[in-house]
Amino acid sequence: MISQTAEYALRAIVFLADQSDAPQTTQQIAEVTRVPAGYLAKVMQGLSRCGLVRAQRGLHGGFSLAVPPKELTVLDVVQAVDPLRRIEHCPLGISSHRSLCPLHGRLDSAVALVEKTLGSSTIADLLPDANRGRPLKPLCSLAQEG
Amino acid sequence: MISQTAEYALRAIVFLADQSDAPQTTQQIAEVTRVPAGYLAKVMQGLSRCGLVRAQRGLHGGFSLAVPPKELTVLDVVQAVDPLRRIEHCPLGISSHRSLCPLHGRLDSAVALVEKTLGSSTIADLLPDANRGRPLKPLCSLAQEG
DNA sequence: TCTATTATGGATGTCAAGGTCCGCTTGTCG
DNA sequence: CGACAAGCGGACCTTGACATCCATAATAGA
Repeated sequence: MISQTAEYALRAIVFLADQSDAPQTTQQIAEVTRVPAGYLAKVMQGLSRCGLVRAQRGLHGGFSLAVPPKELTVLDVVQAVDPLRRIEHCPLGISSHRSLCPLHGRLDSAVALVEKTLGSSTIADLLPDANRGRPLKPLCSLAQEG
Repeated sequence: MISQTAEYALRAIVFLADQSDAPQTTQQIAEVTRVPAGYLAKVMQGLSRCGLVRAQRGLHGGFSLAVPPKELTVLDVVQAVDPLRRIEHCPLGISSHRSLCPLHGRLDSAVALVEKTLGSSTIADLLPDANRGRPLKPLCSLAQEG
């Protein structure tokens, strides 16, 4: 449904959002989110280039969110690392000027629905503060202590 | 979003549904749907094993639908060749007895929505008869003649 | 029965995603 | 300045999806 890379990116972003701007190193993020550190480094590079995250080199460096969690949607993160593609013209026809055939119309509407769903969830919505009264940590991994 | 293989399977199924039970060879299906013939053969095998399609060997053989188009949904086809996976437990936690964390709850609800959308479109819905008044053929490929 | 036709199944090839490694650059701090 | 701590970027490996090819089994028709 969404790629492994997008999953990793989301875990990292949610973790960063929970750390109130204190830079977190790739190692730290990797441990908490259970993402292979070497690969996470690549993913974070991508998020950095897209401007979702700030990178700070050197001692006490690391990554921090570059966008307020309330203004960052799950869709933003997914699109940054592994874009969902709407079906704009039928994969067969050269007839791109026409509307989609019934099949691809349905398929595209499913994609549209996913866009809408993910686009209406901000990262802030996923944080503990937004879920008071529930004993959940923002990431499943953090729940294993209980 | 959905795999190439699922896309191929859907094209083939829609084409077969439009042919009212006359068996179509892999070659015929491949030409109309613009799917690599060799690969389509594999895909059709899968559909056959899942019982969505009947295979007939020998002269005048080929494939035909094994399920009435009105009783076959787009989701059925997708699940047969390349199953959509709901997120049942968080990919991190060993805490599978708990409810999903907020992030994976949202992601799963997106998958659920796709299931619902594709599950409510039957193959019959995609056929020309169901779309009278519109000049569309069931597959985009067939539209290139105009 | 023989032959042409068609699906079947296995071996193999190709390519991009996922993942690892390591040397380089940028930065902090003493 | 030197030493260390981080991210950066390129080379490389692995795996699975997509795709090809061919020998074989099943079937219809002469």
